[in-house]
Amino acid sequence: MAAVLDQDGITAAALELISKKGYDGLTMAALARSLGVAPSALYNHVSSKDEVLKLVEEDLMSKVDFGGFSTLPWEEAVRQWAYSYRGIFARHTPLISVIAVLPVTDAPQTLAMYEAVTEGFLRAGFPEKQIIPSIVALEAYIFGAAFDANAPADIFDSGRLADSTPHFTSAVRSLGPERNNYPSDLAFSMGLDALITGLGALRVS
Amino acid sequence: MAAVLDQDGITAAALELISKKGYDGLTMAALARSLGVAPSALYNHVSSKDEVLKLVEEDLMSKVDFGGFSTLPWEEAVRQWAYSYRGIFARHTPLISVIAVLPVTDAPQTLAMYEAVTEGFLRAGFPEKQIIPSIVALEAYIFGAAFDANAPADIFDSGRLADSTPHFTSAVRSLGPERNNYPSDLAFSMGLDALITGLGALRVS
DNA sequence: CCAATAAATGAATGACGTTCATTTATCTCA
DNA sequence: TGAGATAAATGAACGTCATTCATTTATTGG
Repeated sequence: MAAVLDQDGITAAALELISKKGYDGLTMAALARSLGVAPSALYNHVSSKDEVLKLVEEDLMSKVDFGGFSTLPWEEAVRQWAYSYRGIFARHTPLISVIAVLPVTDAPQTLAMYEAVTEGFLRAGFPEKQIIPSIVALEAYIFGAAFDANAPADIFDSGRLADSTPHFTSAVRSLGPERNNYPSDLAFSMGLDALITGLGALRVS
Repeated sequence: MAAVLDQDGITAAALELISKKGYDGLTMAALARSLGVAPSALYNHVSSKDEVLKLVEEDLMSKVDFGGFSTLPWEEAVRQWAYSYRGIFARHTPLISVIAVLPVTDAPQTLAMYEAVTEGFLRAGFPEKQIIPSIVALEAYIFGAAFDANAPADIFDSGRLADSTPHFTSAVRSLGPERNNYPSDLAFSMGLDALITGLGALRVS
């Protein structure tokens, strides 16, 4: 039969659906409809919805910019990588719980990223044993920050309980006259600097 | 009618169900069954399953140990807090996406924690404007690390693609003779030290 | 003691992911 | 050319969920 479907097409359609309707809109039925096909047809090319999510994840991973590790100083490369990584997954937080548990064996794009990052760390003079834990720590921070980037601006509005939390409320207000000023970007920058400085100190040369 | 149910009872039952069957096992039907009640009865006390999750989240927050902020040096207090926080939510990662978006207005326990942590930062000499971003950065790291703690031991097994990722594969192997040695705890400790050092440098006194 | 109210029931609904027997189109090879 | 073999799409059906709602049941306050 004329192959209307394949994994690449499914992945592309899933990404478009996600960008238009969000992850709630990503159902097998909607995905099939956007491809002009019956839902059950998808299962000839994909074993489950979870596999669709894995395909999307791999596609996104290939868009993370780790190029700096072969051209920039380590600090700059990490910064560029981290910003790119967070930026992409901030709009795909439902995938984070998938990534965190997905063995790299099945994820060539992810593996390629790790290889490049590892090379960058080696070139910067990190002892081999420190590299993986450092990457894991940075990734944890990036994933957490991706969630954070979606927090509503008024998340720290203490509301009716402001009186019982004076120090916290004052600290929130100190960030600006507007109450709703969630410092996600500032926080990301500060924490990333701290991590880069702290981890960077592990280098030997 | 005799009130068989209330929010505290529902929360406790939900927590027990989660610990026994995991988050997949937490369905409104199962929750009702464990309380000896029809599923629809729950909706007299709770507006949705999401509210159940919020109740659970608040309960867990009250178990996070932030006591060190009034008794220990700042570095120690942060460490104790972070370990406790990660330890609890590592077994409740499905809640992380809820927390990250939940305004503190509705979450008195969370607010109480923030107040105590803020006080600790003030006492340690942090400028007021740096405190919230620092907490946000630490929390991001903690949440990401909680996901990480659930990674399978062989997550970094590059498998068939080992040849094309020599540096990464070697770095993974350097962690130990056993291949399956995911350094989640080591990574958490390293990253936390880096953050504590880096953020600690923001103190003025 | 009656009326108001809070709470529990059970049946029904609408998504959703997934399965499966069946049909349809294309490819291979004699 | 024609006959399997095969890959792919279909539509009906299932089971699981969360959620709603009309109804019933028990309790409480005046």
